[in-house]
Amino acid sequence: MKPTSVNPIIPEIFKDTSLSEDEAIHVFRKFKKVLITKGEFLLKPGKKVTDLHFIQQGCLRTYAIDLAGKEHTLQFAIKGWWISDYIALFGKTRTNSVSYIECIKDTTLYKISKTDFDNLCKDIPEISHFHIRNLEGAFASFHKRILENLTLSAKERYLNFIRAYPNIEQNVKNYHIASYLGITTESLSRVRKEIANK
Amino acid sequence: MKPTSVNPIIPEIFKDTSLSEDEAIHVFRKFKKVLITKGEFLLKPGKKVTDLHFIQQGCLRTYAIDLAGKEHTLQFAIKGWWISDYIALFGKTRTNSVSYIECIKDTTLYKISKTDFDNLCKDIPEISHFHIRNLEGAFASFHKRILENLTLSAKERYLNFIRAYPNIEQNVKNYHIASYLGITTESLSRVRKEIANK
DNA sequence: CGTTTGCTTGAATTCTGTCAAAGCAGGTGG
DNA sequence: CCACCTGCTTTGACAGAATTCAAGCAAACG
Repeated sequence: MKPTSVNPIIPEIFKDTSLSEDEAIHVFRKFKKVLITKGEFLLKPGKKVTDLHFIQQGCLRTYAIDLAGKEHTLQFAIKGWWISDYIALFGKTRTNSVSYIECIKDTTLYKISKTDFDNLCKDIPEISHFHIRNLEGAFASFHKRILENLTLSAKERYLNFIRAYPNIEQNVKNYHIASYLGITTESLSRVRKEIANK
Repeated sequence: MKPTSVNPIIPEIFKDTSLSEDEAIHVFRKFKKVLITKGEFLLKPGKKVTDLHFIQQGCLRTYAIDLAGKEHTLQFAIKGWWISDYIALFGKTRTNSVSYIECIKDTTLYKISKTDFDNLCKDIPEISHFHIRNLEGAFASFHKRILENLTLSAKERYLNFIRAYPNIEQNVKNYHIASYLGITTESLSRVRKEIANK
């Protein structure tokens, strides 16, 4: 798509996807701009999940709380990423949300309903292929994450994390990272100390 | 697709997908039937990964070996599932395989190259949408697995596993399951004992 | 300034992994 | 048909690692 598009956000959302001006306008109509500030929630458990969210600017995280009351971070999302409760939105058995999506830095995002997105995929092959590329990439990342969780120590996982998300560190708290890595904040603190002492 | 199709395997592979007779024939030509027996490998680390595999009958698993020489099972796959090294095949940075795909029960499968599959997606929207449905479902499953790994104890994860894969147990060894759950065979043995004593 | 929030530290505890050995199949060959 | 492998699971004792609980500290914030 040419940079002369009337909807500058569309080429940003659908990177490497060529849409006609008409298509871009049609697609743009399905999105809704949302501003959300630090500390607010995009989603809470028990709610019906209907939307996908593209982050133009900011930072959020998805987490769940277990029976013991502990938080577990499923994913972080920054500029250029999509976020939702994918277990509820993509799962074969449609359930309500099991997760919180918390804004951890003032954020501008564009949301679209899954229904509208599905229709765009049906109507516009380029959108289909875009979605496939994204899903395949995300699928590979999650395989990798599971493999790393199985094979690496807490220390190695932490080092991987700060290497993979070098820019995220300013926004997220250490206890967010700990709950993402599957360890306690105390353990993470000790790991960090160990790394610093070298 | 009507059951009168000349290629009975195609409706089995592309479930809930309506293809014309011509399309089905075109699609069928891209697949290659493979027979593989227990103990053989579909893939080993360091190899170039090019294919997707649809399992018509049988059972396989994907695993990796860490620096300490321990196996870690990434996924099992049975009748009706697809298997590959998705980290290598779908990852943004194209790398060679990091995993073994081992046949743990005599298997009949149909393979197709990723290139051919991509072309089918481009040519036949129905295939695109099929692929999206599959990826979305698989993506949700992996989110769920990560969340369960973070929130549940080894015992609960094991109970979930045998509930989720009731038919798999005849084929897979306990040490396969242990390496899937991220615990040692000894720990799994103790968990099983605990469960039996109730 | 006082309070809150997040990070660190220490000591006790619990859990899981490690190592070594024994038990228990199922399969093979004598 | 039996004895012997071989591969897998179980068990116990021990060591090590991570969690828990409790306290202290520093920076941020109203």
